[in-house]
Amino acid sequence: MIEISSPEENTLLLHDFLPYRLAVLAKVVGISLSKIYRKKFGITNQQWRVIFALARQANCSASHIVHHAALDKVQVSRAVAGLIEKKLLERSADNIDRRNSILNLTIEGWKVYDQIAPEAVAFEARLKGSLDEREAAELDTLLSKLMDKATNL
Amino acid sequence: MIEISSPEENTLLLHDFLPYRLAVLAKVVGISLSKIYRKKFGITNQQWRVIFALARQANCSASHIVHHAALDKVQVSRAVAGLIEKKLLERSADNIDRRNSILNLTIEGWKVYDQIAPEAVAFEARLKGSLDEREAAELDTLLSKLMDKATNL
DNA sequence: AAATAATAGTTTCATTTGTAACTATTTACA
DNA sequence: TGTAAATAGTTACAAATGAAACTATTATTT
Repeated sequence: MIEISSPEENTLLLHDFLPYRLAVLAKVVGISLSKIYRKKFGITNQQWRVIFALARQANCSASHIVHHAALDKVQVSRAVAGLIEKKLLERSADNIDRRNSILNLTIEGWKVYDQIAPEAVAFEARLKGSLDEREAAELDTLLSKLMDKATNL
Repeated sequence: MIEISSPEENTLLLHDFLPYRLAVLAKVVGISLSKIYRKKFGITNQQWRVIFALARQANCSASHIVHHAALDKVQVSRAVAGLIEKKLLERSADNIDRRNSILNLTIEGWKVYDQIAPEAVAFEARLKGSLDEREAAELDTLLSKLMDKATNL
């Protein structure tokens, strides 16, 4: 390859560009994490988030999950359908407002959650493994600040 | 909604889970950024990364871009095809190794880059707007550490 | 009460993406 | 030299995704 670089001071460095770094990091982390539940349970990333949300908050509606799992309603609808088919989740009717569905993990669903959750926690711990306590706290703060900015640009 | 929460101490909080936070942040930032080049130029995220990489390093092959833009060879192939069609990029033959292509931005391609790049830089500055100098440096360090770990799990 | 708007969720269809197989060319080595 | 392995890049097909239209139900307005 013939190298005819553009003048350095004028050009952006992709590697230093924050949106790029975030995208690459999130992707690498996401792929790595998904190996925990994809191969063993055939669960997608979105399905995992739905399980995650339902483990935290039982008896909730799909739209509750929309707001708490950063998925849109189509994604939730599809993830829920898939989980019902796998018998990890069940849907019952809300007789007070019949537009709502009431979602819950099944016994099987909880079993899956109980197997995945500790591995996910361990994964996160490994990921943070090279950070000391101060750095971990700082990361927390910085991500919050960025998230705040990003949603109010 | 009827709230029957699971015992708090046993359940993960999706909002605090690092892989989740990274995924959501990267997505929000990415969507926000893409508005700069998507609407005005009809350029995709991957095409933008290819332009970005080529602005930094002219006369390089597709596989060079693969390594420097965190895209796989199929993504690069498609992005390059799209950019050639838009006449923002041109491909010539490498007579030393005829498997390689030699890629370069066209005049038009440079014009597009010159319009987008300052906006991208300004976007990044806004995103980092709430961080002071120390925090920005810390963010840099932390992202590097995480990236390092994530690629060596 | 009837008409209209809003909400919850699903379905459809077009686009994007990922995986694997493929062509073309070059390198390694027996 | 000839055959196998490796590399660069493209194509084809299946799966995932996004946007918009759709159904069903509830809330609001007049």
